[in-house]
Amino acid sequence: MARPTMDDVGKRAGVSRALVSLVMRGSPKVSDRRRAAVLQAAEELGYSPHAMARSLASRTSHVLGVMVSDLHNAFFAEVVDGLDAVAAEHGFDLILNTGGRSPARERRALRSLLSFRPAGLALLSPVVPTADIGRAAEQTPVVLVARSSRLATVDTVNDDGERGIGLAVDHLVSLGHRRIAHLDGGEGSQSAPRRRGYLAAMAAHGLAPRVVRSEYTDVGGARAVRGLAGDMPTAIVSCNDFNAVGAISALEEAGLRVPRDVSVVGYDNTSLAALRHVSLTTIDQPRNEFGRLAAEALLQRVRGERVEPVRHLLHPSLVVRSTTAPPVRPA
Amino acid sequence: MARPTMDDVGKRAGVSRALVSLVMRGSPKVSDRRRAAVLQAAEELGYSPHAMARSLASRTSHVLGVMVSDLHNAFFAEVVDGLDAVAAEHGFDLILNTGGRSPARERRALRSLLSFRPAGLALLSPVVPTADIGRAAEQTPVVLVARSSRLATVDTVNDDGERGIGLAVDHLVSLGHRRIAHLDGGEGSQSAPRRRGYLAAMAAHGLAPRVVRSEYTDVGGARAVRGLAGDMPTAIVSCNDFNAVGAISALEEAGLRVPRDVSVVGYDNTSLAALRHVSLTTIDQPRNEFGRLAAEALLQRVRGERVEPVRHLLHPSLVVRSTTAPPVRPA
DNA sequence: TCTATTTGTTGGAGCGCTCTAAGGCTGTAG
DNA sequence: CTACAGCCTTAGAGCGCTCCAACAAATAGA
Repeated sequence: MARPTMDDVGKRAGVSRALVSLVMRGSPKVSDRRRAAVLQAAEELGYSPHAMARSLASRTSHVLGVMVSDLHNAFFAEVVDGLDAVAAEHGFDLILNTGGRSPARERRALRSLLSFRPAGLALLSPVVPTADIGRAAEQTPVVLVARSSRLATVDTVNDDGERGIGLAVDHLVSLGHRRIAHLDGGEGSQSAPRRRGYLAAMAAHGLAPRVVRSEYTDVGGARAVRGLAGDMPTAIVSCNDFNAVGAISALEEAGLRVPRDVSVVGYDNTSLAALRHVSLTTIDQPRNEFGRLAAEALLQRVRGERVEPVRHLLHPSLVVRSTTAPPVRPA
Repeated sequence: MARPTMDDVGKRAGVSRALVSLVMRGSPKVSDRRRAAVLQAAEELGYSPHAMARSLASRTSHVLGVMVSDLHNAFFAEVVDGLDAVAAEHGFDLILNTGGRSPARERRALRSLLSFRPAGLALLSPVVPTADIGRAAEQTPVVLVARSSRLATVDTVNDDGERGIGLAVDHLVSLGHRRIAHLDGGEGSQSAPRRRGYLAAMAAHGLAPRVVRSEYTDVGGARAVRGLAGDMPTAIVSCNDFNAVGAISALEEAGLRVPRDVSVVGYDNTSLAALRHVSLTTIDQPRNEFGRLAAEALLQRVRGERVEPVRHLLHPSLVVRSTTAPPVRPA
């Protein structure tokens, strides 16, 4: 199992270790003859450079650290996918850790990631205190995804939730709705800006807002709709797709048809929303793009192209499907 | 940005670098006095060990390489989640790559992972030729997830798809169904064993099989059901949950009720199936467990506890929800 | 008291690589 | 035939750590 080293390759090709190093790094200042000899020897021995030794000697890293709460959540998985795509394009590798939404575990994960002296660090919706993030940012460039921060040393990539919900409200208003309720996400992470966006959009249209406390689950959506009984609005803007689907089933159980009697809009454009059976009008977040932008932000700093922080605020977009329609009797 | 090293810590604590190393590794053969001094100096300097230098010097690795086609797919994301959980428990870190279902890209990803000299390698449903896998296995322990192999040097973790579909058929038969159709997954990856499982189970019950060519999408499921019109079975076993949901909506469009007129069973127990609105009877694959077992298989080899290959064949389980019921008029 | 043992500590070599500075070679000019 | 550019090539130091052998100090046994 003793794998060959540069010395072995050099010996076999009849050159020095340093020359092998130059060839492996694609240096132009190597004669074609030597280069061919080295490459052939490497091939014969099945040699491949040792990334860690290389990183240690060159004092540079081609690794990006990624901390994610859990991959279980499709949102994060797709962000990581985007990160990986950009990283791979530039010859970087990802080292991954999960923090499980616990500050203690996240702190440990952070330490572990930093011990690799990564070229940069992407933290996806972390829950650790800002102080820890600031400390990490002293060691390596840091980008925060789905968490905002005022730290002057870190970049951020976020979805403009306020605007997203605004799109949903505008859409409903343009269909003729005036009595539009919002089922909010309670304490959930992006719930506050979404609620703000709803209130702002309603105010902009001169409509009376109606926020119903709910949560990011289908059960929550169903419960909230049952609470609405007796004074049903003509349209509902849910905090996310799961909540919307729960709301729809409760509406149908109550004998109301969607979108004939009540229109419903979700948020996130999960694979669920796209199902024909569900065909939910919803707000799309460019998840993969989150990852791509995060990776690019890090790479810019790595290359020293930028020192001031960048704050990406991505524009969500409306995806109209079959759960929204004009109200039957305009209010 | 010049981070402190062991020498710095040693100097500050008034001890040698070697002693600092012992403290960092938690060696018992250090006096309490020195240990405290070292720990304090490390704290003051904000020192943390350099994982790569450590790995290089000790000729051991605490890194597991993971190659996944894409994280977009929730199945893989959850497997990675399981891998990470076990890895973290044992102080291992994950280094992640995607292969994008292209042999060329996978080969590149493999090379990149191997360049870190990982303690082990987990390949999730890889498409590279067996020869490449064998070559990787010469360098480090390899475990294959969702791909079987005869290589004596690699471990495998798979779902027993044959048995899973068998559970579905048994369930339907026990409800009284006799005319049970299977919408298969066409060329899809686990489609063949599932089809085999269906045929075997039907034969075991002495029933006439009926396989309808379909695919792993809701559109595919809907189309297949429309093809069934005129000779509708009393029950349908779909190749996966998406297909099942598509089948259900086509059935409802045709004026049939589920499960009153036709029962439907999915496969995978995705989050979709669990939605109240869908509430699909389905077969659960222990996805997280796949990852856990894969990680454990690697760690066993790392620790030298095992040399013979292990072949995990995980038992899927039936999750009964609301889309199956006895047929109205037993055939 | 003196030698064995145990316990704690240290210098130095070396992991596989990069990088700098210096060296060898060619070819052309003097 | 020597000088001086190039252009290749190489020796050697060193990245931050681990590990071994050696040693000093403290303890035990005789």
